[in-house]
Amino acid sequence: MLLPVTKERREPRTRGYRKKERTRRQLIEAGLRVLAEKGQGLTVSDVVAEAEVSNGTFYNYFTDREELLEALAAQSVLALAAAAAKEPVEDPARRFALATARVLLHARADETWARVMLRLTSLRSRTDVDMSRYMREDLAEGFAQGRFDTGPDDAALDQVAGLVLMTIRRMVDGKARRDAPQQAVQRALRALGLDAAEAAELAAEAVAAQS
Amino acid sequence: MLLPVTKERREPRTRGYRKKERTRRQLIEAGLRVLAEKGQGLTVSDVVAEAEVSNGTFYNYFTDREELLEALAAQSVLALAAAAAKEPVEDPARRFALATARVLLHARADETWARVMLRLTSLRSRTDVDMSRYMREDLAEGFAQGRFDTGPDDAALDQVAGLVLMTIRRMVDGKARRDAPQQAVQRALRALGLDAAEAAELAAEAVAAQS
DNA sequence: GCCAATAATGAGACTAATGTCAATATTGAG
DNA sequence: CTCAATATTGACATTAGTCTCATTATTGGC
Repeated sequence: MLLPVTKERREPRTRGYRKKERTRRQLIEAGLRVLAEKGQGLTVSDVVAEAEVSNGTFYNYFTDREELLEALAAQSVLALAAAAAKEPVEDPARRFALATARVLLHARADETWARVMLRLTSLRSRTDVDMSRYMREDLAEGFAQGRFDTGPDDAALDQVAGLVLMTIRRMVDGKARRDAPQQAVQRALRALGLDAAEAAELAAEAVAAQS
Repeated sequence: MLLPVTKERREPRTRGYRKKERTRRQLIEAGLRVLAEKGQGLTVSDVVAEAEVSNGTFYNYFTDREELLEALAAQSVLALAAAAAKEPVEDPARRFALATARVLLHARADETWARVMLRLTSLRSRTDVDMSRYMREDLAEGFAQGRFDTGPDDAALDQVAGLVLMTIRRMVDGKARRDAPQQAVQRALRALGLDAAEAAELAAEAVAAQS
């Protein structure tokens, strides 16, 4: 069946789509700032004040407070996934170092995101974010290739994820040394079985690789 | 100057002191359960319902919700301090293993406490709890005596505290293997520089030592 | 620029929580 | 057992938050 050859406009659909997108972005960004500041107990009132829109506008975008929280968690996970994205690097150890360094440097660069991650990771919940999901694959491959002496078992994941989270926390607190990300990557590599010299080398390289 | 020889009753002071103590304990314990369940957004209404006292009674004990949260944090820190208390053991590595094992086993035995710790450790705040405070001393001594190859620097503390917290989290989630505490202690010891064999031995011993 | 479609507004109904207090019940020393 | 001291109660005033909706303002395709 031949389709009629029309313009086939995909995007617009509605009249005010431009403003709609802008307002939604405002609400999400304001929501992230408020979540970073106040935690999951944030109020709709806080968010609309921060976003500088009226109370009623909020409910044009989210059915309730809970739906906003889900959107914020989704948004943050997206940022995490982007930061931890696999690079086309052969050696799994090097790849793991790069991903970990990128997550830590991203946390330093975007404090709001970092605070949100800490808020969402505090305890199991529907809006939880699990760092270790993004490590499992690299760990498994590194183990298979004999680069790591430990598989992607719970204890190893806990150790690395815990180290990353505590490092982020320390950075957010303003108590981290300048080289905290590099130290953390180095310790993570050692925990996975690399010897001290190689861990130091890969960590330095990984941090340096982020322009 | 001679003191008059009187009974010198220290404790009672007021009429209803017995009931007072009991009610306070009820409120604290109810508060811990609610905090474990609902987090820092807990309401006074929740707590008094859980404690089975009237709303007004709450305000005989705490000026406001915030003061309860502080009391709960203090209570939890006390339990942590007790669990992490130094044993009269010479070797700092062994002592550290014992304290860490005791904290983890305590978390397993008292799930409410474990959940509260996770809630209070999520992010810096007035009601925050910092695990690493309780490790610093052992780490410093272990390093001084050449047992650990790392001092009580931030990165080491982050690594060990992160591992302990993630392990507690996994236990609370019901996703931990039976040997999670022992694994965690072993990994912590290795992170501090002990070789694999000794770390395994000390970890096994430390976990076994808790009747 | 027009104007139908669409988004934004904010007053207000409703709900839930906080903190107060006069009245009532309980405690325990003598 | 008595009763003054003390603790408990729950109704209530207040505050804060959520969500709705009739009205007003804005958008953007033509």
